[in-house]
Amino acid sequence: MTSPTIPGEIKRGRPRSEQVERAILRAAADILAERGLEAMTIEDVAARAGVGKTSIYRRWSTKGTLALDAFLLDFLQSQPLPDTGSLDGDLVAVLRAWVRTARETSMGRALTELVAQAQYDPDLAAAWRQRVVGPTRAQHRRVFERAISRGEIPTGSDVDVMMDLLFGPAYHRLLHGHAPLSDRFIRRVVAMVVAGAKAGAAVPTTSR
Amino acid sequence: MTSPTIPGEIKRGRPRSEQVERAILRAAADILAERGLEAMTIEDVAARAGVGKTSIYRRWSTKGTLALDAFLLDFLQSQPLPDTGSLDGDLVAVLRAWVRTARETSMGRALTELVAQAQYDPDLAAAWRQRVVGPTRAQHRRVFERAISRGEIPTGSDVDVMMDLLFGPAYHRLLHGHAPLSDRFIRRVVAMVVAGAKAGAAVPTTSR
Amino acid sequence: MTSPTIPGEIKRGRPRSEQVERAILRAAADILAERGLEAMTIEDVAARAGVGKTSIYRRWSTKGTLALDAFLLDFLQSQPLPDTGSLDGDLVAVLRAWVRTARETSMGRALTELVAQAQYDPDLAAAWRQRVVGPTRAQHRRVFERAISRGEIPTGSDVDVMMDLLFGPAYHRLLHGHAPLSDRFIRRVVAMVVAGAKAGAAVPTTSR
Amino acid sequence: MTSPTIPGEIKRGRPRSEQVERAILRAAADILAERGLEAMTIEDVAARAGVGKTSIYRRWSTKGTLALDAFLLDFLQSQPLPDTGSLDGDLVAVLRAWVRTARETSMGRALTELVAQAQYDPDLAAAWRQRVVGPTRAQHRRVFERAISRGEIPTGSDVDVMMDLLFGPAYHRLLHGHAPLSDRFIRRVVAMVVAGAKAGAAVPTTSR
DNA sequence: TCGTAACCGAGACGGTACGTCTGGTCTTTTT
DNA sequence: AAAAAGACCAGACGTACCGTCTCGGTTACGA
Repeated sequence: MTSPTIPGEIKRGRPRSEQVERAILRAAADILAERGLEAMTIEDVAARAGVGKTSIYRRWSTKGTLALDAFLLDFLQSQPLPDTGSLDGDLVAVLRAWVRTARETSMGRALTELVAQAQYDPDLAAAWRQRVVGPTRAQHRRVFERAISRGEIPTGSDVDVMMDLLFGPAYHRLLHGHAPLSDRFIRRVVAMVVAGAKAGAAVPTTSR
Repeated sequence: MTSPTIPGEIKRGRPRSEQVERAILRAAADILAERGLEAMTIEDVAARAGVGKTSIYRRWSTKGTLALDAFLLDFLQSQPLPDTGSLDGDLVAVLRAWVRTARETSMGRALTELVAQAQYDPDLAAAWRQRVVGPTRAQHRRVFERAISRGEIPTGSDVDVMMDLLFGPAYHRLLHGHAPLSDRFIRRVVAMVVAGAKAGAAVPTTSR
Repeated sequence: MTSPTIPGEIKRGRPRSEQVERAILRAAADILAERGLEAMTIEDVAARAGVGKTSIYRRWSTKGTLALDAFLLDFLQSQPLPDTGSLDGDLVAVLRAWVRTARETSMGRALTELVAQAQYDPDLAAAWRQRVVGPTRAQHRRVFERAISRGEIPTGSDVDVMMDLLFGPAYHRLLHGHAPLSDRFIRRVVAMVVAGAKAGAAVPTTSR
Repeated sequence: MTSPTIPGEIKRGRPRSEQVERAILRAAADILAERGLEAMTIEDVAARAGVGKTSIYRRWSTKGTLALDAFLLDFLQSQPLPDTGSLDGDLVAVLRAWVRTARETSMGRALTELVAQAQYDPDLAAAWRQRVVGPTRAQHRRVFERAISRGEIPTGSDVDVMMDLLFGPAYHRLLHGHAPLSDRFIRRVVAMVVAGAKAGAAVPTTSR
């Protein structure tokens, strides 16, 4: 959001309506689900929300950041932090949840389109990193750290690289569409990551 | 290209000028490098190439497929098929070449933007799979198959998944920008893939 | 019209459609008659004419000049060049025709609104002088010159001032609305002008 | 002004600030002189006067009536009631004063633009007639009536028509710009009006 | 002296139209 | 028949103001 509310600032003039904000996000989310980001038009959103275009531009500078906020209404809470007792089980659970969201909900389309849009819009890219990638990775990091503290994988394993090995292939198939996001795919990716980790391939000290 | 020239067809009228085609692709490649895909406009390309818009629409149906052709002028030959004698060495060479192209040449920007555009344009997505993903993966497949025939990794390893594990993380960092495509990153990704493969994690028969 | 057609120019590309031009002028004239110049919107005109906005902007730079062309479709031919045999009779006929147009036709409203608009738009003001004031005055000048050649009024009478004395009061009442454009008013204005002219008040040599 | 202050009304609440009113009129007059009526915006005036838009709308219903009040700060007192002893001399003095105001002061622009605006805004038109045309004509009427009582022109002369003959041509040239408001023009118009009047052309009883 | 009603500045609100830009198509003349 | 040129319809863009409204706060009266 682009709200310029500085904490210690005196508030003057009519305050921005939260109701208007909600109406805009709802309309944006609906259009996003129905017709996708490219077909989503500020004019449409305004009309659907029963709102003037200015009320949108006042809050969001690009349609990408608006779409991001609409996307985030539901996305984050759809990504669980499992605790099955084993790294293997946790990673399968995490990846399955992501794949389900990407393939079976209206957020999937928004997900790919937002990543796409972020390639053109640096503001959106920064917001995406901060508001989606950051929180998600923080959550996944805990999964790996629990495995380390359980002794499942070596201390000093490069968690960042392992997270990229987990989600990179999934995004890869989602964005390129060259192969399916099957459950077998999920299981094999996890198996590879866990095997590599247990072998200590992600521990820098060993020769690298 | 979307050229509708059917091989056994009798050609009538003025034949299409190859010079026009080259001028269009050159103009498109230049604009792509200078200002990116989003700012690239059919009108711009036509003006820059000194060509009518019709001459472009006659050959390409969308700006995505035009950009793809401009991109492919140089891309494929920048991706080598190394033969260092070890899987580890080959994979590092392959990934380094890709990262160099993505980060240090004007093709890098086009690469991300084409992937982005393919999320909206099914024609481009299909062309991308067929003309970029297909050839590239065919080449990488040989690397893994050589390793199998050398006995480095088990027979029956799931090469498709291994390729996704190799390039997925790289695309992931390129597209999200949350972490750098450093050489250390490359080495660790390769180490993990090789370790996982040697451990037989990509061989389906084992329990999975 | 703002058509940039230079006579000796080579014409390239698709020529402008006369049909489009007619449709635009017709739509503009209709809206002008129904709702006036201020309520006339380029968007409305385009929609009513079934034409893109660009096709209007390509031809006219401001809505004033467009309205002027729409107005001129009919105006000039509504202003007669009478020949009753006396200056008095001719002037009454001229003024009556103008008053009828101003008060009883849809052009009346356009007339006042165009004069109004010309106060803000220098292009329109210039066009108005050249395309309305010029031709009209040329016609009226003939009336006075015939009176001079008949010997009704002195040679050397200042025709320009006399024309202003004839039409000035009429525009005055039309624009300010402080008194009616009655037939009695017309007759008295003409009587005053003719009396003054016969008295030689418009001949500069006499003392002035 | 559109102040709804009914005399016998009980006044409750905070009274309107005269200082606010002055600030608004000053800002309006300045903008009017600098950029004209069309460019004058309620938002601009409010910003310049350091005042909320509501404080303007509370006092004036349209920008035309606001501009009229700003115009009237100075206009009326710039129009003198001369007494040279002859009709000819008085009329020349009156007309010269008007022409000077129209051509050499910042009120000139406002004058034409207000007449223009009044063509669209009936409230402004009514106010213009009542607050500008009325007082001005009342003053000029005295000039003619003095000439009648001196015996310069016949009793029963149609003063209204004569005033239109005097100012009509002047407004005509000002608004259409087809000819200059020169001093020679002023003298000839006055000469014609006086000659016509003396010849009794404005006396209805004679045949008309 | 205290309430209350109308004022005040600020700025958000739903709208409308602006003039520009681009998309993809169509219509000319020229090659 | 293909080419360059450029007109065509369509419609979104982001901006500017409109006239209204809602805030927090001020001012002066009259109960």
